[in-house]
Amino acid sequence: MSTLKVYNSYSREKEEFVSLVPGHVGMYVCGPTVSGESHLGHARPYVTFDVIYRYLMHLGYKVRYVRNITDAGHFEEEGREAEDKISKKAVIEKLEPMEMVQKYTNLFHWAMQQFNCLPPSIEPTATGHIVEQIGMIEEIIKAGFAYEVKGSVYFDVKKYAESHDYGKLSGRIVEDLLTTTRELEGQDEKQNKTDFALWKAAPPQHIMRWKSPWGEGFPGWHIECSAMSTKYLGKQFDIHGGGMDLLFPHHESEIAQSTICNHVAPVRYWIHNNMITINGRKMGKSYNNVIKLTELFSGDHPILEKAYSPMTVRFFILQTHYRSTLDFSNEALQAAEKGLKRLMEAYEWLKELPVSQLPVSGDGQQTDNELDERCAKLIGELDEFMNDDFNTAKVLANIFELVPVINTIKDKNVSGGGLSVETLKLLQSQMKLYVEDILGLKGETAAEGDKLKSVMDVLISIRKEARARKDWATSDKIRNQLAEAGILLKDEKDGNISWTVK
RNA sequence: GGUACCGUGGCCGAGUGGCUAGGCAGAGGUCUGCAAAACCUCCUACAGCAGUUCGAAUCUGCUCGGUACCUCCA
Repeated sequence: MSTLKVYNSYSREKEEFVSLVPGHVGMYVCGPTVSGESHLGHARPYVTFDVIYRYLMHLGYKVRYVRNITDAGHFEEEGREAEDKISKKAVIEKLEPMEMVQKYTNLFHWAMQQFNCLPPSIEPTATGHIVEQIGMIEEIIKAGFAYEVKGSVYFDVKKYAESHDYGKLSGRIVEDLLTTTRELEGQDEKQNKTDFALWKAAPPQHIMRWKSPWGEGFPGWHIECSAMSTKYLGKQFDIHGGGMDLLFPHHESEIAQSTICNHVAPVRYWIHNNMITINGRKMGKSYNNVIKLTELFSGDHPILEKAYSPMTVRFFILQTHYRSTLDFSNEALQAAEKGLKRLMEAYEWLKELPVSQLPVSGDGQQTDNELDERCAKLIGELDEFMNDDFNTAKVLANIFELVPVINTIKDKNVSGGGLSVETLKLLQSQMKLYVEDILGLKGETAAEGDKLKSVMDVLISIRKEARARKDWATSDKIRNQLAEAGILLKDEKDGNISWTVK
């Protein structure tokens, strides 16, 4: 079997993945800022890293997956009036800051559950780690790479760059940054434009504030991730993930902070997902094209022609490689919806097939060798594709090639449908592994109540009787009226009747 | 302005030198009381120009077009 290769944003190359501690992986992913509702764009990293998390576990690693909750807020515009994003909106909404934090944290967790994302091993909050952040800042000052001005502390990027390669991750040149960074007001506290805040003095109206050696204030944006990743994963850990837009300045600054404190590069593999765009533009507040997840699920947004289910969105995201941009459109989502439905119907049928009761090959079974080999090949390639930088798009392409094979077995009502029992068993087990365990897809109508099921059994049996005596009027009446109620009946080839809730 | 990246058939999207990606839509067919579904077949593209090569969507150069980051951002 091939070995796992991941694209490392730091080296800009695919590298063989070797964990620091054999059998274990430490993974840190930048989590949400809980000052508002999550939108479609936020779904991408969480789905992407959920699949990576699942796949690493499948490979046998014991993974510690840390994803933070940013509940302390940062400044809206660094250098200008430092305003805590969270406290600012809290005033508008007339909420206690922590009440709002709780509300959006709950909403975020709900959304993650909808997407069938596994919870991380540890989900630390920024406000819960003020002590660690202050400790780290003190160390950076002691090392001579930060300075205090009027109760605020800044990281000295220029000095750091003299002995370290600040800008390597994001492809930036410090000299250029020094000259081209935009002119912002109130930069006078900083020695250089490139410096970033580790701690900001809180103005009097600021609600969220903590005592520190430099007076009352709040932590800078980047320090929380450095503090929490170090605490839970160590001075050096395997994977750090997040959206590409976090490369600069967030992750670049994280490297600088952690390197000064821990004397080692903090991260071995940087993994960044690309953006979701709408009409070719990145989804973001400044573009006014944000679709919140609640709107996406309800269809209540001018851009949306209809509601899209969480699994449709998850599937939509996984059809594209995580490092490509993914363009949202109603057409694309509806295509994903239909494709997913076809996939899941075939898969759920296969899951119930009593493969283990079938006789082994050679017992009068006709095996189509060509088909058998093709299937075995398609199945075998799945690991290769995942090992090649988590290529879920290719995995899904192969799975879709297996769908007609499954449906043929179903239609012909043949035990093996030309496949050897060995291949059939492999097909069943690998489809479960990939569809459910690794890609994390699940049927959305599976959770129908037992009572509905028994009602449907009655209706279906009546309809079968009507059909047997060619009473098409009764037969059609049952089907049509159920269709109006949103339940679709399908007459299968073998005389069975299946149903799905629309 | 600086730095990256991208431009694939009606739509979405894999794919880094030669071999059908895949999904959705569309056309034809099989099956079926009808319908739906399913299955089979077809539609075979790579922004433009020039170059490297036996051979390029894939490498090089230029042109055009687009996006992202440089400020909070997934």
